[in-house]
Amino acid sequence: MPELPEVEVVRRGLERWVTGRSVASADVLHPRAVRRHLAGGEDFARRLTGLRFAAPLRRGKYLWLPVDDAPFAVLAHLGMSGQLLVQPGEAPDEKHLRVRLRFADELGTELRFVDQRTFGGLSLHDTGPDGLPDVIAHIARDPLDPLFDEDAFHQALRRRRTTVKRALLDQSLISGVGNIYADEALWRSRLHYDRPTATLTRPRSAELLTHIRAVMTAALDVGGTSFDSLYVNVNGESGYFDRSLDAYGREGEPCRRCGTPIRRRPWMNRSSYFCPRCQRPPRATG
DNA sequence: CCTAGAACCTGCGAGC
DNA sequence: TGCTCGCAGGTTCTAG
Repeated sequence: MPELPEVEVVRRGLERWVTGRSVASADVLHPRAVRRHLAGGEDFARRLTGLRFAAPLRRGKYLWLPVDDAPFAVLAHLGMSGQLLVQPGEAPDEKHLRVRLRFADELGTELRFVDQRTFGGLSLHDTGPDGLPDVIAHIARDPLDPLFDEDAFHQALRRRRTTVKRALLDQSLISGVGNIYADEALWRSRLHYDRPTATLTRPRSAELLTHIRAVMTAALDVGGTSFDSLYVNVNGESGYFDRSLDAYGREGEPCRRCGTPIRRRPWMNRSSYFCPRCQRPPRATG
């Protein structure tokens, strides 16, 4: 389940293994993987051929490969199960291989987009003056972006008539946070997921943001140790998930602060994990 | 404009 | 053994 830290690990891998390489050919093996490329898979493959990639960039869960000296970029989103792999050309195709890019050099490796559930995909888009692909102009800066506007974030929370976890997952307010890191940050902040955002004081929202950054940085430190290899890989199964989660996936296990069993609640067609003692639900208001 | 909820997709494991 | 069903959840679209 790639969220910001996992996508950043992939970006670093691409930076090392793909920057500066030119595309010799592109194969689209599943049309759904390029559905955001509205002109279709054939157009995608034809336009990519011959392009040379600059260093990859990321905002939230999106990453993109800008094209050298041209105002467009190959945009990637991993969805739920997407992977970008740099593989030897002779490696057997993965079961869920969706797109293959071969390069015009002698390194012998190719870039593969593999995605079991095809929520993710690749597409080619124009980039604006800021270098951002046009279709993600609505995605907010993420909490690790030096230009993230903390004051604007707080004001937006105060203005919204919604609850705090909904707000954290709203990529137009803050990007890169998914279900896992939302639950982790709320646990660290002792906030219940149904707390109305309008009730958050400035110190509380600042504390929440600090915890979001801390949990993401911790995950990045773990996941980031594996990027220095031939294979650019992401699958959400980094060591961080085995050892370090405090709330997510821990139903029935003791809260690491107070020992109360962690609870799971159905929430928005998914789950929220929380400590019923540390994270008290808000009082119902009329 | 704002917010809530459904749809998209496939593999896996539990239960019968 | 083999079937059904719930679950995983980021993004986009639609309804209200």
